[in-house]
Amino acid sequence: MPAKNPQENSRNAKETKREVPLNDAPQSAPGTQLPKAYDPSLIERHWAERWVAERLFEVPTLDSDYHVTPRRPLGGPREAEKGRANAFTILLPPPNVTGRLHMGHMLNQTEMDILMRWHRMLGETALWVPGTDHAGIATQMMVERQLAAEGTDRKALGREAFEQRVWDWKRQYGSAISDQMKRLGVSVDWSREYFTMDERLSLAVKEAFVRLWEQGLIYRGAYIVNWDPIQQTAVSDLEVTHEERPAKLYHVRYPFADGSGSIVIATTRPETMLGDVAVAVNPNDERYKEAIGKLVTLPLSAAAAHADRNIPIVADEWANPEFGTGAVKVTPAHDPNDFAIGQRHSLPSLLIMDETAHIDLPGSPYHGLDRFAAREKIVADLEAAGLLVGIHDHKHAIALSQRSGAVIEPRLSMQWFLAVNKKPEAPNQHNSTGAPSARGADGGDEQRTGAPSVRGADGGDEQRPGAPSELRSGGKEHSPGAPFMSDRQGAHGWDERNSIAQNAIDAVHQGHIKFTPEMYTKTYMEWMNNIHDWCISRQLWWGHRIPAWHCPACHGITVSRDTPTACSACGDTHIEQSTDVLDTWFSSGLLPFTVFDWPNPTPDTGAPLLTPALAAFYPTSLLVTGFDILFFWVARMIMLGCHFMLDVPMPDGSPRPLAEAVPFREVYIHALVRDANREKMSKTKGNVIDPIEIIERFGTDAVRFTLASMASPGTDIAFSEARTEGYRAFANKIWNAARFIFMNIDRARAADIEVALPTNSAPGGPFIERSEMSGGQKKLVQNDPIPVPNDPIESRWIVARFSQTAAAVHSALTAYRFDEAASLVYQFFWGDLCDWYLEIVKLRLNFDITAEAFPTSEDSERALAAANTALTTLVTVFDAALRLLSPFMPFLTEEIWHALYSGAPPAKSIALTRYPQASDFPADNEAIREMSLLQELIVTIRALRKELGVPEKESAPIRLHAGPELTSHLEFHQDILDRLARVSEIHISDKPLTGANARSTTSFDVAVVYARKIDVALERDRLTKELAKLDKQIAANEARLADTSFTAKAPAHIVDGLRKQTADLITLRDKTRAALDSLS
RNA sequence: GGGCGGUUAGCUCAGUUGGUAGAGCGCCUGCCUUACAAGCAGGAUGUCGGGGGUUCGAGUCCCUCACUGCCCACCA
Repeated sequence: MPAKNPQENSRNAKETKREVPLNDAPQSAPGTQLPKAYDPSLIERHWAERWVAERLFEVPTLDSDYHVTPRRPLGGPREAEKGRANAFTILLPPPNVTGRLHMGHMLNQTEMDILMRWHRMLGETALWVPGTDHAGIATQMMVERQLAAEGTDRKALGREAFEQRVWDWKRQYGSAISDQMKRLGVSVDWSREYFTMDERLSLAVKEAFVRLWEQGLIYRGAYIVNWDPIQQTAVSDLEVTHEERPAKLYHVRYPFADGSGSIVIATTRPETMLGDVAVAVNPNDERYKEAIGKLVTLPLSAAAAHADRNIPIVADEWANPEFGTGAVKVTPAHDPNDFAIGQRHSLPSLLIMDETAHIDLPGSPYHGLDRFAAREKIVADLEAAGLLVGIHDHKHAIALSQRSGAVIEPRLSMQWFLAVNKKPEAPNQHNSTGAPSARGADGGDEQRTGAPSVRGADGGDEQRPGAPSELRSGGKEHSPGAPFMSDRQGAHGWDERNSIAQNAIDAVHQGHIKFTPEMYTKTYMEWMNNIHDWCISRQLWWGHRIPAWHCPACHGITVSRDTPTACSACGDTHIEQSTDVLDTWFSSGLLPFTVFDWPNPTPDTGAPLLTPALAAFYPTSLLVTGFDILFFWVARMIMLGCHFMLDVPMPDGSPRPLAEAVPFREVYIHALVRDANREKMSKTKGNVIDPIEIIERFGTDAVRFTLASMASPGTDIAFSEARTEGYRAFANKIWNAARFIFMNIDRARAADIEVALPTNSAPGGPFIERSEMSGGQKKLVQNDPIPVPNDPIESRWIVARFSQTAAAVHSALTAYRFDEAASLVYQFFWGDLCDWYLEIVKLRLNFDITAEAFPTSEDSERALAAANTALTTLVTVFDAALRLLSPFMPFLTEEIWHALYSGAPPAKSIALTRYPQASDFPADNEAIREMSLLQELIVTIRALRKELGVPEKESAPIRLHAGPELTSHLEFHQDILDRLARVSEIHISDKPLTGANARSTTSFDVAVVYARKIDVALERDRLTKELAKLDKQIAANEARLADTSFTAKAPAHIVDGLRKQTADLITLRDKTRAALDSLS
């Protein structure tokens, strides 16, 4: 619990009484609504709940989405058709249902939310689909831990009870992460929230599996896989991490069976030697030429098998003469390379370990030993037998299970694979009622097309068609509104179809998917070009069960959408469903289309695959994610999305081109969030930052802003609390600016002035017209820019600065530069609006008309009119600035925006207003130039006064020597100078000013008239230093200007710029020297 | 073994076609200036990791070295 200071406590006490005025009833005095200090805890929860309750961000699928008129620009090629006009769609990467929100989620979701809110405010149909993932291994582990605490385990429970237990767990805790997301204010469509094990999604997963099977892309076979002995399941290559560890290399003597000598092999894993079936040497290795073909007696094999086992010496290129002894033992069942050698030499495979990596050789002295204990015993026994030649230190990259940390045991086992490099075959005839289809019964081996996991088991080099076939010859036309094609044979002929990997390559290569940062394109391509078949089966209990049934009688496999009653091969009724479940990433890889109702839930009615939701929202616009799941998820979505969606016709009935089959058009990949010391956050290190805890201390808005401002592409984020503190201060700043404005609105109303709040009918009005809150098409209202012809300089300037800022924010967001966008808004709000504009506008906000200050009624009326105009500009700009900020700080801006409209806002939420555009406001460069001169003058005077020791409250006259640009407007700026720099009088001087109380810039000399108290020594130091700097720079500039190659080759504007700069520097140098001289 | 990043102020980081370096925090000084002390005003701070090259000109492009992080990989 962070300690609260007393001030906060008293504030809280006050706040709790505050009624939150919603848009129910107009309030008359907005100024009274905002408490004195910004306290996010008082506003955020309220709005978070309200946004959900109001269903603000729901985007229903409309019937009309089905019938989209194709758009064909005259004369041009057919454009990619987008179902719902202006749709901007994002699929939220589903967090694990077991998960708790971490900083990575928060960064990810903040970025997406900024983009969603931005696009929504641009008038697009912004749909963001949330959901959670069942996360097979992670969830199963979690519940197993729970069981362990209760002194039981899943096996004792049994499969069904265990599954039930997980569901209970899910029902109880599964909403935790969604609740946390709501706390972040994510503007997702909660009505579309899914869970990957939902019935509908489960059906889709099954459908996808069956289709792939029918297309010959799924096969079952015995291969070496990465076996996790703790989880007791196969895991994919991606789920394995490697870690360099010191290890031993054992040299073991294998005697020739004929007693003629021996050969010494080198191994890191002596415990597997009981599974050896050969020794391999390189055919070109002179040392062993003679030995090839001989038999060796496998040491210790008598103990294991009650008789000596003799194994051959084979020649294989894989054996490296440089390594170890040049001879390697071959254990096909426990090593991927050895498996490959075994395949090449038709050697048998001997499985000597069970699922828990204990030696499984009944009767042998090693039976039941853990593999590491077995290693020790075997080494000892070898030594005793005099066969251990030596032990050498050896660095070794050891394979670990990412999830459980177990040392991976490569293990021969029967698994299911997805053939990614094979072209799909035309599915066997099959009827839509889902009759079982069957596959051959021979152990599944015959279908190998590309080696899974391991290469080398032939077939891995399946040729990949080079260029994608043209999608369709031009002749075929589909009239709009024609009946949708039947999906079953696919929109494209099967002979035209590419392999899954090839589609995934083409989609990116042809530019249908764009990566940001771009470098990930290369990473992706590299991986996809070297991809192996994907092991999709897991020996878990929690997940989508594989829809395949084994027949004990004939060993046939029946794959079916519906539970079959008999083996499709032999008709035997005693069939059993596979106990395996699918890799979690298989189901999440389907999400971009399954969340949009693929396949149509009623296939037996012949309903088309194209669902209204797919027509409206597929492909999604963007995927925002971390690079850690680039291969796990991003690549799989591309693979599966392209593959399946090619079969789904376009809304106009035409075949879907690859460009429209992609799951998303763009991928934005962000960095990892690390702790302040750049360490990766991990539970074991205990440096995990809990976003909710940070949020409670600083507010969601401040944390969001921190993440956004640090999210520059390509680099990791070292999360810094100091930054967050700063952005909470920023929020407070805005809060107080609002209070200032409300105070003035109150004062204006007290003076009987009607305050003009921005409305739709007003110029520059900020709102999107919506027919209804949900589902209605939004329409942007293009407003005329606000006319500000004769307004005072600060009005013209702030409006112009806003215009610049809006333009810059737009381009920053377009390029996913959240950091730039955030700092632009920050700079505008704090630097421009608060520091300068608000201070100046105070001069105009004169609502308390006293007879003293305004003797005539004309005077007071003019003052009131000026005040009113100023207030209008102030409110208009502030309102626009709130909207500009709202995607970044949705809570704060929502609260203030509602207060601004006194509880009667023109929309239910600021999130439904229009995002400010640069074109809403005039770009007034003149005002910007004029104002910067004025600012420069003010800053110079302030500095000078400070050095002269003029008390802050005391006014002093100045003398000024300046060009016409500054002096011509000076009379209008006197009050500003007075207010911001305490200038009582301005004396214009014809002559340059020097001396201790004068300062010079290239544009002017200014002197503060004040009894000199300056520290002469200090000033001399300062001037001397400055003089040296100027001299140096002038010398450098002059040298360059004297260089004819520079003046000849550099562009004119650079040379001219340098000339002017040098001239300015010389002026300044002369002034500085004069000032220095005058000191002595 | 391959590949990709990073190295800029005390700290955390920006720096988009090469034109001579910025922000926030921190630090120093002075201010309770009626929106805000979570504030205001003023101030100090860099051989842009080292070296070489291209160029009139390099934080920015090329080479090289050093340090550092990450990804991929079947070497017993």
